[in-house]
Amino acid sequence: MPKIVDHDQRREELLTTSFALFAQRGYAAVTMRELARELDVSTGLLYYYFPNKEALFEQMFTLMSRRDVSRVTAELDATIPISDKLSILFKYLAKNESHFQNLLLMALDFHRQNVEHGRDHVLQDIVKIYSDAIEDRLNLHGTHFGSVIFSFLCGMFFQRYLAPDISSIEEHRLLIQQLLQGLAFSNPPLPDAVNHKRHA
Amino acid sequence: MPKIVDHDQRREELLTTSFALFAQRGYAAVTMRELARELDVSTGLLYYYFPNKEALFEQMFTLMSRRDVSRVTAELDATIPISDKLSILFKYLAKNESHFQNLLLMALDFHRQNVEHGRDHVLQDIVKIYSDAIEDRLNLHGTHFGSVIFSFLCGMFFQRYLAPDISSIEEHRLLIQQLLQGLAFSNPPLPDAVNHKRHA
Amino acid sequence: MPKIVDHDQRREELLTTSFALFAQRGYAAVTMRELARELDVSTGLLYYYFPNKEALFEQMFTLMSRRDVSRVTAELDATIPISDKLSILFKYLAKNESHFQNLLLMALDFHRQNVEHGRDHVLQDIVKIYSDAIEDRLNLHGTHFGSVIFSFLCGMFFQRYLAPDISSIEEHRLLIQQLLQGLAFSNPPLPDAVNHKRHA
Amino acid sequence: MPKIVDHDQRREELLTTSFALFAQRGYAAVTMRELARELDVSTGLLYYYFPNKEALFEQMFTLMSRRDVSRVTAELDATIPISDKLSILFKYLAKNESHFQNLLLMALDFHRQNVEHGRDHVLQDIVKIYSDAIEDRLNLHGTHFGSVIFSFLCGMFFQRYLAPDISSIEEHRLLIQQLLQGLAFSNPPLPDAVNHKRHA
DNA sequence: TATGAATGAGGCTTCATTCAT
DNA sequence: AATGAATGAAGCCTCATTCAT
Repeated sequence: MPKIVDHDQRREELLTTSFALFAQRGYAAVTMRELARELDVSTGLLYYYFPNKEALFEQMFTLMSRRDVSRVTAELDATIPISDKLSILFKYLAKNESHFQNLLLMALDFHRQNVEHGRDHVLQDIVKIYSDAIEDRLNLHGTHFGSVIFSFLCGMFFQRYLAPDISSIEEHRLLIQQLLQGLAFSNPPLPDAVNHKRHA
Repeated sequence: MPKIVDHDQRREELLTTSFALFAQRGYAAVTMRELARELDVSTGLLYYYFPNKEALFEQMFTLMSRRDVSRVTAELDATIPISDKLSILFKYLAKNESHFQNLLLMALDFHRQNVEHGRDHVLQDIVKIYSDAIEDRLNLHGTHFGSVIFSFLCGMFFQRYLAPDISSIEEHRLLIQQLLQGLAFSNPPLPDAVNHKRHA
Repeated sequence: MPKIVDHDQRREELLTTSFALFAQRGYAAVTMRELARELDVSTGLLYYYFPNKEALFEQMFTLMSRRDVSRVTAELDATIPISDKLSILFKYLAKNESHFQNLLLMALDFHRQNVEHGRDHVLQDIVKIYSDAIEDRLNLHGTHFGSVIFSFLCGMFFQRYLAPDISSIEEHRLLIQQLLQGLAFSNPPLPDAVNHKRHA
Repeated sequence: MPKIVDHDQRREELLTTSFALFAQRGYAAVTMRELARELDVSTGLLYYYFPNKEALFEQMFTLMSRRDVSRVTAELDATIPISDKLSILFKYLAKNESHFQNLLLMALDFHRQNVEHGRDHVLQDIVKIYSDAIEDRLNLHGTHFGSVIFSFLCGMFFQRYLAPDISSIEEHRLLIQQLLQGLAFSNPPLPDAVNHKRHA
């Protein structure tokens, strides 16, 4: 009888614990030895569960991204009145700001690693999932604005990562709110495709 | 004195030529030997002009960023009617999209390199310069929205870097336009500091 | 006692199946994990039956060599007329050429492994057995030429392994035939040292 | 002014010095660190002159082989009477036996390394060069026996590597002599296939 | 100024072997 | 008997940096 270990479960456990280190230091700066030490295993074990550093990182990133999407969308439960959603969302984003910044950085690391290998569909998928979730939860069905608002949130995390003192999360929230109200009031319904430009 | 001029001139020349390679491949992926080969000099010479790789990269990034700000603001000459500025800006951004994406990536590389060394004021400065320029050129004086719109533009480049097919630059422009119009129509002038949320 | 038989039988079974892999890829290139997978057992089991990789390989090589000698000598049954033996032998060698080449390579691997451990008598024995068998089957009793012809056959396999297109097996056979005829007919007695039994 | 070093010359110097270690221990057993230590340089330098271990080994082998062919053929100067050549050759082979054995072993290492990479023409060439040289120096022009005798010599080295006490170099020489005399005297021409051009 | 040979610490990875079950 | 997770020493290789010229 072998030691009873569910292979996949153990793998995910390793990935989950890896996240912190990669997030903190970036893909390139984390060495396998260091990672092993952090996980309290041998370097050999890492290669028992993963073919190489790149694959480990990718699996970790994919796993964490998917988990995150679930968490965020759960936060914006469909029953919450639309008017409260924005502040709930931003409260959540503010509380986990550095986590999202890490995710962002890792997405870039991931992309650099993968453009050459043609495995970038993973990121496409994740961006799509987030964008759709935003459209769904903020009642923007069919507007294509989900992805644009997603851009905006990414930009916010990005800028505040580089220069945290230039603008606040609250300021970003206000602008989005402004925008959504504008969209809502526009009397003539938004034209298909993109729409806009209504004004009385 | 003339010596110094020559020296600095040569230094800037090397930095300018370095940009392409760093932009294309990222800080970590570029080796000093490769860089030297690209610049058609010896590795030894690089260390004659720069104390190390990090410093070279930082000088290059700073130089290129400053040049870029000038170029962008020049594009939005003060004499252009405000109504045209947005489309001119976006036309310019679209034309140089991959350049700005590279700049973004290099900013991150730069930041990672420098948080530990307390030299991150460089980035703060650059973000500030861009944000102010936006406020100035888009008539948003005193709103603090310049940095938020800067976020938005960063986010756009960022998202389109990761997943170019999810949303277009045009869609981003439309949303910004929408937003600016909303801001303009809001009857009671925006309160100082951050302001807003007035009317109905 | 029955236990022992089972144990040994299983051991030989594992060794026999191991041969193919080692022959194909060489001692160094075969990993224990790979071997285990091929044998459809766990790595742990290999270490239950053999103290280490080296021992496993040695046992395998010894077993297979002995089996082979039997097979070759059987091929040259004593009842076959001497004039036919050579062509029968070469037909056999030609048919199993790559097998013999593998054996040759493994002999070298084996030797490299064992010179340092003083266990090289195994190879001495095997060479002796082959040489004697040749002398016996080709009527060269007492000439010491058995080992020389063995050299020649090894050389043939060796050269054709490195450069198969330079010379054919048939060409080698013809030279041996020529040689044997020469020995049989040589009127002037061979000088001492080698000599013997050439009869008027 | 750079340190004056002829790149190719230095490369060959490193290769030449490498030979001893590889010959003694075999490709797989020599580590780059060990090799560097032996050559009294850093590991980094090895990778400055050679892209990797495999390439280093291959270049070394090719260089040494070519040098060797020259040396052997020089030994059998065309002016030496044919009757003496065999004993001169064998005296030379005997004196450098372990060197040739090493070359043989390295040829096998080389081959294993290269079959998969389709670079095995190198060995073909070397075998051909040796075979042709033998035919030329032993007056066997047009017989195709050069390569067969080359086989024989390889076999001799091979067998005496594995089991030095079974047969002597002298015994091998006698058999070759016998064979050559047979070829010279054989009145009835050899059957087609092999044939050719001796008899008055 | 300029070269490029030389260094060596350290990165990723492999693999024989052990051990808890 | 048998499993396969786990270990860790050691291999190949990279690359920022230095230094003799």
